Order: sequence, then structure tokens, then C-alpha cells
Amino acid sequence: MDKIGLNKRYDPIGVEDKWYNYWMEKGYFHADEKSDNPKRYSIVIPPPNITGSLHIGHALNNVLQDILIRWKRMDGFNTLWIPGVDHAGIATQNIVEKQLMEEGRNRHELGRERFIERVWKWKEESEKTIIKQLKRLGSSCDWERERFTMDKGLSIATREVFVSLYEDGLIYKGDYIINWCTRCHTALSDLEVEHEEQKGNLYYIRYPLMIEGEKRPSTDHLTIATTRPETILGDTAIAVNPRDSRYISLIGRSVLLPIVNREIPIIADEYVDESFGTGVLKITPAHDPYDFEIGSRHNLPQLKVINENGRMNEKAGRYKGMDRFECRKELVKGLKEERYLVRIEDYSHSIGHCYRCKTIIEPTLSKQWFVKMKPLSEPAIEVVKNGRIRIIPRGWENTYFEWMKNIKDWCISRQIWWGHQIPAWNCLDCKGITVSRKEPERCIKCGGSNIEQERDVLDTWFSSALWPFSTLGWPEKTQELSLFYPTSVLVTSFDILFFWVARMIMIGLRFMKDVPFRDVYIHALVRDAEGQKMSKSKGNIIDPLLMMDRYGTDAFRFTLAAFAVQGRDIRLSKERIEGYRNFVNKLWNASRFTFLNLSDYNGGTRIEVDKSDLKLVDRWILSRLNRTILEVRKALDDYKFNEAANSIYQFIWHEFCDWYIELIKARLIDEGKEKRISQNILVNVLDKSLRLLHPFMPFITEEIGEQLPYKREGMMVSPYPEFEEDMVDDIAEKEMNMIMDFLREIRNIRAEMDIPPSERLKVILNVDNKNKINVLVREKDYICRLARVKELKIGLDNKREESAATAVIDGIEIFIPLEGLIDFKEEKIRLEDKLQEVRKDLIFVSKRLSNRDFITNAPPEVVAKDKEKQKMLIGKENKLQENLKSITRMCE
RNA sequence: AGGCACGUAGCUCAGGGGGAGAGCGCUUGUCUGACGCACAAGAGGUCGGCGGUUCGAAACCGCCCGUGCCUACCA
Repeated sequence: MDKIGLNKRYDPIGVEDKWYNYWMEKGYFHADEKSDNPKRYSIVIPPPNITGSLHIGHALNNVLQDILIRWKRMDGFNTLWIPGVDHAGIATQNIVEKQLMEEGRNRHELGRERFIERVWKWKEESEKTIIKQLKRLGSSCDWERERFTMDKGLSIATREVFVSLYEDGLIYKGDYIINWCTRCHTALSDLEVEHEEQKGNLYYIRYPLMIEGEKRPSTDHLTIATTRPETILGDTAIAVNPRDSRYISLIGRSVLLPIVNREIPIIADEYVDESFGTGVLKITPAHDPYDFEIGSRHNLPQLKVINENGRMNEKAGRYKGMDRFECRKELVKGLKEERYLVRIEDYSHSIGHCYRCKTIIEPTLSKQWFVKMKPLSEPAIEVVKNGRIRIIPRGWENTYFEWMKNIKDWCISRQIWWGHQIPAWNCLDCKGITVSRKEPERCIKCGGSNIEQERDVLDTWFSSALWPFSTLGWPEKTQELSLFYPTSVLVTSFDILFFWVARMIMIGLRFMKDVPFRDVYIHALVRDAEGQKMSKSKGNIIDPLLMMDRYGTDAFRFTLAAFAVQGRDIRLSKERIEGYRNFVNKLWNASRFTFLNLSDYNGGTRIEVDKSDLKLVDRWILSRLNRTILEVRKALDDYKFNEAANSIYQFIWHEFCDWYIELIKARLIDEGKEKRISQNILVNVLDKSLRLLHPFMPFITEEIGEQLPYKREGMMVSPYPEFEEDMVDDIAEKEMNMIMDFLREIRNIRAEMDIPPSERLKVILNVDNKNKINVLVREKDYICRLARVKELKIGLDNKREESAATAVIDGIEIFIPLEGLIDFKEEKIRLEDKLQEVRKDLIFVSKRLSNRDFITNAPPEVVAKDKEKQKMLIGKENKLQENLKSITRMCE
């Protein structure tokens, strides 16, 4: 007791580190792969990118996982939470390149090997920061099992998956149009392209029609609308719809390409929309995904005119070397001068940008590696359809199906250095490709030794797709795999549903023959108070570390949980965190109170008192506690973190602190049996509340829990409170509600009549039945104390005194004699207001009850409830009327 | 263009067929032997608009308005 009781305010500094170190020393986070515990629960962390530090979204993500893991651990499961970080190919490479730039160097000067060494150094640094932050949050990860997407085991796993898919014909290499980032110098998958609506122009350009059979243009022409005039240089045809009567006769003829003066054919293709622009489409197969497809259908030449830097290449003639956007300007100028340009319209359309650097994507023809998705996607759709995997909230299932149905092959090669180098070797002699798990010595085709490994690396998401089983040791047949796969739940946010979740499902099913996780819980995105997505460039980032420094980790964690509503984004506000900081402090002081009253306590660790010795308040608080336990468990089961947090909050603050502690103060002053019972219940309720709260607030619950009169190894390894049905006590709750109503009524009179709290009152009660009298008499001491009443007269026929304020609750008339203190006029107004309120309610209920349809159609219990209410209101109305009458007399 | 959310107290948000809830803020009072990061009592809402279903709608359905997000090949 001396230990606590010192500070009136809880100070998290020091406490958090102390407990985290304690848990680590005890090895509580470590899952036992040799355990025969049949209850198992596992989560793999969505590995944060090693691009610096964690933001608030990560904080939310990990707090929710930690809540689940701590809850299950307390509930007796063998729990495993695997932590780790992701190499994040392009993003990380960009960061290190930027660092080099600041030193006035670039990666090409350094060379591939030394550059990669440099990235590894950065990795160590960033990883350290991230892990530290995760620990600061209280995350109870199994650190002995920490993984990295490029560590040795995961590299082997990645290679295994690649080779295996290649052998099964699901990975192929080919020339296709891909999304090219001219700044990152790499291909990107469709998902890595962000579309953004932008203002641009639609240029109407005249293409002169060639005279049939001759090598010269006629004076006729076709007009074509385009947003990208610079691609004219790469046009190899123009297309019209075969049904378009305007152009039907022209199909098969040709036009002269303006500026370039090259002759290209007019082809017919269904894709062309007659109603858009002029109904004529220029075809640039090497720089547009749909032109590419049309080109393939018609065997058109593919003419690349833009290079990997976004500059025009030698095929662009006099525009060679120009940036693509500069070329556009110049070309338009040229078209204008040579009278090819008909007009320019304003036009806004969506343009693809690189999701890493926001550069405008250049669709480019290129040789890349792809994964065939259709055979993988079908089983992945099935497992969600048949409920083997649950997506929570369910609304996301539709989004998932939609995407999976329209899935296209996945471009997985990246022209960067940081990542898993593709395990394919090209033969310099026969051009054959050797794909192999081990470094091959000879070409599989010609047997020559003149082979060279692919320089490209794999898309980062390729290795992420194996995360749920590669982290458990696959392709080795480990104990961990057999114990913890499939994992129990994946906690993530919707923005990587396709990038990651869908791919994990596909790859997991393929290689493990089972889903990677049973539940997918999709949480909100954290936005700032204005609803903006947080980003460094906007400068609206709330730093989780700063919040934890300022308010403590427990308050911060609790806030995130309380905000974690399904299907809605979070707007984080400091006020709210502050509110929960106050809650932490409230709990701290309730505990102080408890310990200050425990100096002579030698009671047991359980509720060992005879149930018949329990007072109403005891029965009530135990009933409420158990209902709360039930609610919290249910909410956690359903991933309703906010509901769980709220239940605990309401219980601890507004029931345990506001009422129970206040009510038992008098009992604790006495000595003897009564005191012991109070102490016992007090300790038990506090203990269970702490354990209930532990997954949300791990630190303070340990700090307080340590001082409970129990011999324990720590809250985090104590059992999670169980719901005990026989503790639920409807009668106690009903009686307590009556007493609380009654107390509120007296306090209300006090406040409205400006009677200072220090003024002890005399109160007379006129009660309508014996039962209520018994309860009131029994609880008289409590009532007097909390209402600050010096004299309480309870009876069946007590009469109102003349100068008394009055109030009515269900079946109880309250008279407070206020000789000299009462202002009759004011009291009259007060009663009139009350009467009006009651009448309003009464009219409402009566109206409903007089509706025949209501009586016949509404459920009987609803009707019964209304009838009872009506009866109560009539009683109240009568009493109020009587009292109003006599107060009116006093006014005269 | 299509799809999906959302619109509830001044602010941030819960709830969801049977008389509107929380936190913060606001007003008034308290300095009570755990806590002023507190206690007590209050004020404050046509639950975006219009129709429909129902005995009953803030909740379910349709349309409209507003906001946000996602997906998309109309050059």
C-alpha cells in the first residue's frame, strides 16, 4: 500500500519500459511449438515496409492485433504472433537513391553489388526503428521468430514458388504492353498504377487519305481525336468500327501520317466507339494497352518511339531526345503550322501515375515476366464464397469478388536492383531460358555454359504473397507450420486487399492446399481531424510516438480501439485521446482507493463470502461486471473493438467508480465482517476489470495488478475473466436502478433549488408498496450518505409537508421539507414542467395503446411494456397534480 | 461511367423496426476522507430531403441532394 498511494496522477513514464522488459525476460511472447495445447491462435503481422518509421495506421493495425493476441493468450491459447518487415523493393530503392543523390552520387556509379550492400545497411537501420516502435506500442510479438522478406529462408521459399509456378506453366515471359515508370525505371503491375482525373486537351488532327493505288495523298482526310499527339510518331494504323456507315467504304485504304509522312492502313475493329470523338481511332500498339491488343489482332507493326527515360528515341526522327511532354508541344506546333490541326478541346480524363513516385506512367511494349492468374483466382474466389475464409466486415467480399473475376495476368518483373533476383538464366548462345532452384551450370536447352542470370527482380508483393507460410519455415516441414497454419486472422486495411490479401489466398491455396487465414479483419483508414488521408507531403501526420509520449501508450491504444468501428474511417482527434488519458487516471485512482482501504485485508483471492452476506450493491456490481464480461467477449469475438472498449469504459467509470466505490465508502470505515466483505468484492471487481482491460491497456493493468493481494506472474498471463451466469442478478439491478433514480431526483431538486450540497436534508418518502419500503429501509444508510440526508422517513401513508419540494418516481413520492428555503413560485414552475413532461409521455403511450392495430400486431411484450408504462405515468401524473395543487395554494 | 460507403447534439462519432446515445465542448453548482485529468445537476437533435413498406421508421426499400472512396478501355 505504501508503494501506491503516492501519486494522485498516473505517470506512464518508466512503467511501460519496465513491464515490457519484464514480459520479454519471462519469454511470455514466445509460442511453444512443442506444446500439445489443442487451442492455438496465430497471426502474421502485415510486415511494415523498411522505409523509415511507423505511422498511425501501423499503430492501429498493430494495436488491434495485440488486443486479439493478448486476449487469446489470456484465454489459454497457444498464441503466436510473427513479426517482421518487408523489403519494399521500389520504395526502399528510391529512398537509398535519394540518399545517394544528396551525396552527389548515383547507384550506377556505385554498381549493383555495392548499392545493394548500402540498402542492407539502410534496412538494418529502418528495421531497428520499426521494431522499437512496435515494442513501444506494447506489441506482444514473438521476437525470436522475427522474419524479413529477403532473409535466407524466405528467399528460398520465394525461389521455390517461382520455379514451381514456372514448371506448372503458370509463369511465363513475353513481350507485352506494361506500365512503365520513367522515373523508377521499372515495369509496374496494374495495381501499382494510380489513376487520377486530370485536365488535358483533346486534339483533333487531320490524317490525309491516300489515293487508291497511288503513293500520294488526296485532298480528302479523316479527322482523329487524341489526347497524346506525340504518339502519332508511333502510329501504325487507324481504326474505325466495321459497322460505322460513315467509314465503311474506307476500310482497307490508307492514310498518310502527318509530320511523319508514313503511309498506314485503315482497319476495322469492334473496339472503336462510333460515338466518341470522330469515330476514328489512331493505333499506337507500342504505347497504349488497348492499341496493343488491337494491334495484336491485326498483326500491326509495333513501333516504340519513347525510351525508358520518357524521351523520344531515334524512331521519332527530328523529335529524338525530346521529353515526351515537350515533344507533344512541339508536335502540336508543327501540326498547326502544317494545317493538320483542326481544333483543341479541353478534356479531362484519368491518367495513370506511379504509386511510388507519382510520375505519369508510360505504357510501353516490353519483355517481362507474368503470372497467369485465372487458374489461381478461381479457387481463391471459392474459399470466400463457401465461408472457409471470412472477410470482416462482409461488405468487402463484393469488392474482392469483383476484382478476382476481372483479374488480369500479373507482371512480376521489376527493373530494379533491390529484391529477389529472378531465378532464370538466359543462354547467350541459344537464347534459351533455364529456370532453376539452384544456380545452374549449363543451359537446359543447348547445354552450353554461356549463361547469365536475369538482372530483373521480382515484384515485392510476390514474396509477400507467401508470408503466412514462408514465415513458418516453408518449404521445410516445420512443427510451426503444422501447428499454426492456417493462421487465425489477418488484420489489415482495405488498401492492400488486392495487392496482398488476394494474392496470399491464391498462393496459399496453391502451395499449402489450404487457406492462409480463416478471418480477414479489415480495419479503417486513419485520417486527420479534417478527414484527409495522412501523408508526409500534406504535413498532417500525427506521430504515434508523440501521442504516446504525451498521453501514455495505454490511453493511445485505448483510443485507437474505441475508434475502430467496422466500415468507417477514423478521424483521430487529440481531445479524444485526452479523454481516455483521463480514463486511465480514473482507473489509477480507483485502484489507489482500493489499496488505501486494504491495509488490513487478509481475504482470499476469490469471492469466498457467503452469498447471503452480500449487500444489494455487491450483488449489483457483480451482476453488472458479469454482463460487461459477456459484452466484451462477444464484441471481441465479432471484432467490434469499439464496443468492447466502450463496455469496459462505461463499467469502470460509471458503475464501478461512480456508484460502487461511493456506496461502499461508509462500510469500509467500519471494522469487522462488513468491511471484509466490501474489501473482498472491491478487490475482486477491480482485479477482473483489470484483466478485462489488459489487452487494451497492458501497461497500467500490470502496474496496478502487481499490487493486488494475489501471487501472480503478471496480468498478461492471468486468465481472461469468464462470464458467470449465476452472478447475473436482475432483482439487484432493478432495485439499484430504483435507488439510483431516487438519488438523482434528490440531487436534481437540490441543484434546481440551489440547495448547497453541504446542507443536510430531511426527506420524507411516501411509497406505494411494502416491497419497495423494504428495499429502501434496507439501503437507508447508503441513500442517506449519497443524498446527504440527515433524516429519512419512509412509510406507506406519509403526507406532504406544506413547505416541501416534491418529486415522483415510479411508486415513490419524495418530499423534502424546506422551511424557509423554498420559493413556492419557483417550485410551482418546476412541478409544472415536470407535469408537462409526464403528460407528453402519457399522451404518446395512450395514443399507441388505443390503436387497435397496435394491440393486435405488435409483439405482446411490447404491448405489456407500454401498459405498465402507462400505469406508471398515470400514477406519476396524479401525484404531481396533487402536489402542484397544494403548492399553488401556498403561492396565494 | 459504374460500384461501395457515409450524412444522427456545437465538434468527433456509436446505435439501428418498439419513445434519441457516448466522449469532448458548453451552462450551473461543488472544494465530498481515490481522482479537479475530479464530482454533481443541466442545456442541446424534424437522426440530409422527398416518397413507400409497416400497427409503428432515425433504422428497411426507392428517388433526390451532399461528401468520400474504389473500380473502369471510350481514344
